[in-house]
Amino acid sequence: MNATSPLTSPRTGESHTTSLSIDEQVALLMQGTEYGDEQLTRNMADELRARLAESRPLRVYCGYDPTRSDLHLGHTVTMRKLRQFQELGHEVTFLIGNYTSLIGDPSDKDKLRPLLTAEQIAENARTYAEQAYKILDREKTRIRYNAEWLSKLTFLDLIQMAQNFTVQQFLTRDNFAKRFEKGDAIYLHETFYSLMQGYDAVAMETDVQVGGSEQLFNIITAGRKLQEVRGQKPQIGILVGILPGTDGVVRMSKSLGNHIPILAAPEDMYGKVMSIPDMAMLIYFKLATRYTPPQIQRIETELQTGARHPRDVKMELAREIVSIFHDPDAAQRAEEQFRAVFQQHELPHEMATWTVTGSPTVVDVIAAARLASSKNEARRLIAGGGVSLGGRKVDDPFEIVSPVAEGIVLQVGKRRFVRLMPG
RNA sequence: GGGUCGAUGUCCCGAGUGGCAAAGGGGACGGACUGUAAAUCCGUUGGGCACAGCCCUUCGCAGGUUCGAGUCCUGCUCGGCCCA
Repeated sequence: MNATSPLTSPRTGESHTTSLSIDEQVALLMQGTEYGDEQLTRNMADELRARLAESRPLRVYCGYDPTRSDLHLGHTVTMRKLRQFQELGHEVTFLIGNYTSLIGDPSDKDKLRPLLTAEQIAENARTYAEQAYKILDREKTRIRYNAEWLSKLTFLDLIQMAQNFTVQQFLTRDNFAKRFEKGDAIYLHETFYSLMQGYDAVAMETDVQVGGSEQLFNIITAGRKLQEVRGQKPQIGILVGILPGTDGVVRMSKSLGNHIPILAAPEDMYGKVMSIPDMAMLIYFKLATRYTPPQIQRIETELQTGARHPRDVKMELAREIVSIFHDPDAAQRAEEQFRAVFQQHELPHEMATWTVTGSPTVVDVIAAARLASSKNEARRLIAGGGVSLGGRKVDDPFEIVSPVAEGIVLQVGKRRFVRLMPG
């Protein structure tokens, strides 16, 4: 049983946090943030404290780029933060950057994105928001599109915004500086992205903007400056840290293959969480779970003193994450399967079946059932000792497969199983 | 517009200058060891087959020279840098 009690129940969404003191609220909201600068961190925390003391619902938002639709755990970090604001009674806007996505944020990319049609963006935005409701409170979330105001700006508006910034400011940004030094292209329009994002804050008169730490310039420099120019009180930036992928080091991303899709099946999701290095556990707790600062502090202590085995802590993490995206029962089942398959080396309770017709070789079946991408790969896997049939290692790729009525299990690698049935 | 450099195994970086399915990394995958952790070690990393062998397809695109081209020649596309 989970010894800690999460911030909210995933079932009821009931809030327990309204009784928190302002300092406790600040601690919660600043959890997992990453500013890269001590002074800035203090300033933001102080401003946040002051703004919370105004005792009114703050306008909080985070922008999302609808150029893709399949989210992974890394995308949920800012959503988690938004959820915390919702719990504390603030007004949260989920902003779809349908206009900014025409450019593509240069903050973390160096390749231009393919332009999407309006329909694709709308469809992505819809599935995006749907997945986001695994975290956000649907009732309390406002969805807006920034084309609403950005499409109305004139060239003059753009020039006037641009007057507030210098080329040098952009060149001090790490990603631009590196490219400049390397002689890689920096397109002029890439600098507009910051202005557009900054204008979002102006248009919505935002109190707080949540974003990844790579958004520092867009949020702190561009957003606050533009707000000040317009006579608004500059927003507070809540810059959350980057969630590393399953390798524990590099930022989670689908293209790196180190991601945990939030639509993953419970067993798969559980297994992927278990595969992260121990070093990454705490950051996962901080960025991707409902745990509060005191709860995380306790886990950290337990790990440091050796009071708990790291594996058990990681299992708690896996349970929590599966619970968020599925439910506690699914998490329980996933954990049981994990124990059975990977700790006791038993077969999974459920697996796909494949009907064998004729008398194919093992290689044929592996390729046909798509347990490997080609027959050559299947042969290599067999040569490498990675294939077993009915619990016995296969070493002859030409072995003929003849399944029995109850089904015989073909295993490829550690986690690919299929039950072979006679045709 | 002129000059110059670059584009390599469709994950990335990167050698290669006439015999190449193409060095070396990284990543990924498989195996050993484990806690499906890390670290370490080993192996694999275009496709097909009658599989210690053979065939097909790969080095930006299109032609050409050659018995034979990633490698040489011509044109083109894209990109960097310098000059205008």
